[in-house]
Amino acid sequence: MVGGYWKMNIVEKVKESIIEGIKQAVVKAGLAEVEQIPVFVLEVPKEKSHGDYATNIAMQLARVAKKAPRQIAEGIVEAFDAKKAHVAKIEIAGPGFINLFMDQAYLTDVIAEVLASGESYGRTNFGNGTKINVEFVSANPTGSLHLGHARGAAVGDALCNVLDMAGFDVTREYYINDAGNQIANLAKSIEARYMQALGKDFPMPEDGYHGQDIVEFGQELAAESGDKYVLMSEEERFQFFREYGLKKELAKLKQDLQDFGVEFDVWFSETSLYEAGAVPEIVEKLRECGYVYEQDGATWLRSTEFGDDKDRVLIKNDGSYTYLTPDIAYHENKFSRGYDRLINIWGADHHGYIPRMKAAMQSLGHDAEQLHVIINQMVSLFQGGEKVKMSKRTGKAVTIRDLMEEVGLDATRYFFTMRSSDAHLDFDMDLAVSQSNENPVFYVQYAHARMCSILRKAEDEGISLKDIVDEQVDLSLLSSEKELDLLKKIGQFPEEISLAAEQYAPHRMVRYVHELASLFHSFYNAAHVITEDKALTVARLHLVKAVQITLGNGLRLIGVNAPEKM
RNA sequence: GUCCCAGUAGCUCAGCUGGAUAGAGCAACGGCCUUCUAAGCCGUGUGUCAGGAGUUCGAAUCUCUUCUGGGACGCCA
Repeated sequence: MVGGYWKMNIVEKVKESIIEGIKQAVVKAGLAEVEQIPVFVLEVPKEKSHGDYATNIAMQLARVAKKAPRQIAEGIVEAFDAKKAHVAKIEIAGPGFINLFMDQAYLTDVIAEVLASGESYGRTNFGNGTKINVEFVSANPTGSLHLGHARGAAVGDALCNVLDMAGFDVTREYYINDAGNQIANLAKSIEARYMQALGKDFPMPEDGYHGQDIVEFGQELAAESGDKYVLMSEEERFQFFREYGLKKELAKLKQDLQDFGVEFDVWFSETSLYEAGAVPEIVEKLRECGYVYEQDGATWLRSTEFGDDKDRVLIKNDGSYTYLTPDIAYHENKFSRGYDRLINIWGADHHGYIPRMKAAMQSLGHDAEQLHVIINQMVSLFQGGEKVKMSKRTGKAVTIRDLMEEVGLDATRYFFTMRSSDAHLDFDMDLAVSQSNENPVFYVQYAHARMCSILRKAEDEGISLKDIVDEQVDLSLLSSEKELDLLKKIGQFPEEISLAAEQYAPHRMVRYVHELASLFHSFYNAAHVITEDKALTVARLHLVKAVQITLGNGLRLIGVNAPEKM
């Protein structure tokens, strides 16, 4: 239990009791001993006619029990205590599936849970307090965040929300690459733009940053301080531009991310590793572990020992470190801060980096599984039916801020989170801004707004949500198919969260939220909530309130607002 | 050449630790507003799950292989 506020959801409890009942039935029927029972599935079938739950235990047991699956199923069904597990009807179907049809009266209990839990409804103890560090975005502080970073930010933040809700102890972390060449290039780029702003003919460095932001920095400096920095020594000037650039870029990153709804717990500076001497230390540590050797004037990590394609250079023959070395030190630093698990979210162009980092972690004695890398595939932007071209050289690219301004926060976060990370993402800007039924964001938000509207109207008419234990509220009146479907769906919310956390798959929440909205819209059109029938009205208001809370919680997990009016 | 990701309905994608007749949204067509928001609902059609072979009682899912698209293969970061 985390903090004592988590308890098993009614739907989870019932599912547990079915699993327990099946196991007991297996033993009682003499098919196998408890410890012989193989792994089996108890799932909600795709097909409604296959019941509320179905299990494949009879097939799985065929080998152990040495009988035909259907024969096994018969034995289990006979020995199964249906009443104890809220099962109304039990059938054998197909090759030996056991289909369970529930006595659904228990489902209304979920309403009391949702109302009592409120914003924390859905919280589970799946993660059991495991300390987990999620590092994402980590874009170089040399320019604006663009599409790939935006996807990383949306997916990373949603994943953290899900993990937190599933009972993990989550830290959001951003790694600032403030020590390498790119920062020198940043300083030189600002210098050039500053000089240009003063009307001087000054060339941009070869690998300079051509973003509009850098141009503005130069203009600001020129306007504020005139030729003050021209007069400095070259070294002094470089140091100034370096610090100035870093400060400005970091401030901009933080602001953009904050406006995007993402707040990091830790901003970790690469430079701080050098200052602490952690980089030479990690080389020594790797050497002590026996995976370091010298060749061609360079120092190498024997990463092939752990499945990498080739060994990797740690210290170049000019004595400087490769990018990898401080990064290893950084990951070791994360472990030293007590995390049981590290998650990194990277763009597809970095996937080749995974084997060497995992190898490095294993060299240091960690399990490969303790580091998990999520690769976000590429994002393509479409506008007017055409793919929007980006140019790195001229710095012409759509930024996270452009998206927020043109598309809005909610649609942007929803669109970036709705696909699995494995899938290339086509971001259709016209669709995202369209206020029509083509746009899935509005569909879900509209459901929420509708519920709020009903609750407002009820309040206006003086109908209040009575305490759930009040005997005047007869929830058994909620018995139509659409009402039961809604109850089932909100009852599955905690399990959905655990699954999304287990699979590191926040896009599951987007699907869930859409499905729940769909069930609600359907219910809304089929039945009126506020009617002359007072008892039914009150019962349905409770249902609406529970669905509204659940949908709101789901939207919050993906960083999308749940509007009360639209 | 090696490695990674993808290839599922007209389009965009779920499903992938093997399970029943492969799903959703959009697009198309036909209905539904005196009613708590029609940004909604109801109904209709769609598939060689890229091709081939194998493992299995059972494969979109696992293995091998071919093809197509994208990405990565630095003593760059």
